[in-house]
Amino acid sequence: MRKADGKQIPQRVVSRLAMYYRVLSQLEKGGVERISSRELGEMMGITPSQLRQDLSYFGEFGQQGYGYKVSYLHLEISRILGLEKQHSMILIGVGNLGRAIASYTNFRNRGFELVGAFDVREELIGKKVDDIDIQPTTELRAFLRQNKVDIGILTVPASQAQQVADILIEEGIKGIWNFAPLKLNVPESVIVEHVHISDSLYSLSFRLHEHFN
Amino acid sequence: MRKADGKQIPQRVVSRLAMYYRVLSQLEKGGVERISSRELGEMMGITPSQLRQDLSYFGEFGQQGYGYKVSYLHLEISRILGLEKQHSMILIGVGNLGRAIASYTNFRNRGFELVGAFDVREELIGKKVDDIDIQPTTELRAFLRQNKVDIGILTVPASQAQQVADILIEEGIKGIWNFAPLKLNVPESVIVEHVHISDSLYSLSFRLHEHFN
DNA sequence: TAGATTGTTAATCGATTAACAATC
DNA sequence: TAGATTGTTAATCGATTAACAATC
Repeated sequence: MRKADGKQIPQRVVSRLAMYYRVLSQLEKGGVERISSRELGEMMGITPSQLRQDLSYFGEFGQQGYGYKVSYLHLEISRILGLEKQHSMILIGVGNLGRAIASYTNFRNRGFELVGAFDVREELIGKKVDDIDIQPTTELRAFLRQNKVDIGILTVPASQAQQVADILIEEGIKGIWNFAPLKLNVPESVIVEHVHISDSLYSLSFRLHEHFN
Repeated sequence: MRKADGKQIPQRVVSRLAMYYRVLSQLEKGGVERISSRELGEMMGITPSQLRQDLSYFGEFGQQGYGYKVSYLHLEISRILGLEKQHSMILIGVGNLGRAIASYTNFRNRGFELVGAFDVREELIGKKVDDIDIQPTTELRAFLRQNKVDIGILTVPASQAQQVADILIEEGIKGIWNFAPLKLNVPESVIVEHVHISDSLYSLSFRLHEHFN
């Protein structure tokens, strides 16, 4: 019996789902056909219980005595994550980080398409990133009004991030993928995913000292 | 009475500590002198209880009826995180992402110094990243033997990451800051911090659909 | 069939929040 | 002093793990 769908899915579960997806991609590429929760859990350092518990939020994907069919589970998780849908994205801030993200081809393969790129720096205007023309940020609002954009990738300096986010929000963006190291102020209807690059280095620093001093 | 120090600090607490550090930096720059756990918590969307609970792992930093002195708490947290120490880092993989990280000047300001950079691509050898000469990856092992390196920044493709990590480990690296989307196999003595860029986009995708469908 | 392994319920563990005495 | 706010203990909440009947 599947769970009634009113349930709120914990963020921890969603993060692990993304990890399962990644590992299953590798297994499938490697030609593995079936796998048990025990084996799969072992590869990722989690318990079989947790894996089965996580999946049970969404349905039944395995078979007693057999385990999971890799390709089927992979497909189902991609559906759960919404990766079979098409997403349009724009990039605001075409520095090294912006370029790195825009040119990560796996995203395009998974239905995330870059449709616009913006920067305030004069010298970048008219150049391209990942085949997309870089426009001045002053054009951002007009662009959003004329094009359907699902996700804004924020790779501007922290000092400009909120200001840009406000434009995105006013023009009805659905999600913001934020790389600036600050908490954005957004209404509840906008989904923000924050990549904590610098926080992560601080964590590493802490654990180095915890360990060696 | 401070806690006896045998305690293992939960990873969640360390992550929040990094966030407190970041917010306190901003407050200090903004000239704020004192702040209560209620106010600080509100800025970050956590409860005052949690903030005080987190700090109590490390000591007493406030004063009843007053709150916390911003500059003092900021300094103490930087000490806890080990940010007043000097760290030497090398970069392996000088693509856009590697460049972005190497040139993020705040790291240098906080005691993280880039001392070497490596790439397999012929055309990059001899060029520079953030004032450091790019060397062929074949020189990596020799470099590690001749220089004290604390942290290796892994920004190579996933397919090469484990192979490079193995060299770092064999030559006694202390920590690895891993940007490749795969779980590295490392001995317990090596600290790995993983930045889950693609997982984060998948999370965003999930939450967009949870919300809008 | 017998063995393996699922999905799910119950038990345990850990993390967050509430409450409050201590005290600036 | 009186009011505010800490540090910490206790209560609550949520997440992880264990156990096991169902079943392939």
